[in-house]
Amino acid sequence: MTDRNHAAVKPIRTAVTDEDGIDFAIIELFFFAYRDFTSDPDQILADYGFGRAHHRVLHFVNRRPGLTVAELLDVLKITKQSLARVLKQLIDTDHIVQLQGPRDRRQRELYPTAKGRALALALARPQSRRIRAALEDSGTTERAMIERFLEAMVNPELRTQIGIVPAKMSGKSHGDH
Amino acid sequence: MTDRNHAAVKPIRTAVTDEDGIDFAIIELFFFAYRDFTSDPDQILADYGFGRAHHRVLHFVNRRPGLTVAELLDVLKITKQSLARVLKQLIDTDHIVQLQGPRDRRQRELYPTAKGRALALALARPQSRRIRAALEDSGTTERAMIERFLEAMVNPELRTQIGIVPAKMSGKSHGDH
DNA sequence: AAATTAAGTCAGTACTATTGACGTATTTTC
DNA sequence: GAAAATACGTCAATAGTACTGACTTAATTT
Repeated sequence: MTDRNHAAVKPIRTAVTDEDGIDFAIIELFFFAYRDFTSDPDQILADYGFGRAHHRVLHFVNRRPGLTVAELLDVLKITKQSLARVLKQLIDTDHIVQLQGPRDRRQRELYPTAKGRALALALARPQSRRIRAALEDSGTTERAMIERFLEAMVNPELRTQIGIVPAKMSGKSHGDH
Repeated sequence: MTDRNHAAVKPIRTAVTDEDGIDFAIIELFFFAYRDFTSDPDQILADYGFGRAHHRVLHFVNRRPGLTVAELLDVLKITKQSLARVLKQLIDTDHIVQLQGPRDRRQRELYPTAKGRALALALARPQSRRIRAALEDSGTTERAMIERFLEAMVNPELRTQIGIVPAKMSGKSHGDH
């Protein structure tokens, strides 16, 4: 297959659309939306020498103070080795502290410090502002709809990871940790 | 294990919620939703030895056949060097072909081949299925709402990148704002 | 002819992620 | 109490995706 003048490499000049029963419109919108959504905190993180991974760890430690390393790995769906470097940096810079588990002393419960809480809020602020702007003319119904849609986009078996923090709704809280 | 008993490193045991006026609920949902949304094609891509970057290139070349390298860089917001490796692989594997620009022969217009079109569709299929499932009980209004929300999440100055492909909106142009 | 532009390439670096292996402390099991 | 399992940390090696900067080639514009 060295010859490149075959039919196989003939250019297709028509664009894909939703013709094929595929929802390209929303696929593309989701990409753009997420790209810009994450660009907000990225700029703040750069000042700290942190990356997106630090943000995610910081977010979940603030959302679920006291969660263990194993639980964090489960939520982020990354490996221990990937987490190690990031977590170490956050601990060394006093954004996160580890406490020995009270029940099981092998475990390390992760808590944010005041500094870590402040950074988490600073990172979330522009994202929240963006969301608020996007929901500007929307009522409670519309907001609930967006939440329902996003939740439905999550794998069903992983949906337990969401409802962990109360303050939301849906009586599906089954007393975590 | 030096002195870590300062006030600055005292653990905060309460979780952040939407108390601080920050929309953690949607921030978190958006993270989970996008994580799982991209995990679908990731598994297919692995079979080809491709990554997420290949997917994005393939997607936009299929959505906008004939776009130039410069245009693609603008849409993806990455550098030429980052694109180079990925694009080369897609060309070498006959998923994408380059044609000399008719007006300006310095330009390289990018087109999908039949093979590239097929892969793009295969990658989009599970994502589209997920979206359809998430919108299962939803009507046109709800769908339009989601689209409007996602579009509003995109930076205004970059919103031009979206409406490029017609074939979707029938009569609704940009009449109002 | 000179400057600019589009694209490709080379070298070097950083971040995030991976797998595999191993060490240490602690808990559980027998 | 010894052995096995668990939670965590760490070392080494690798990959994918991104970055900056510098340079080349070809084509267009001035």
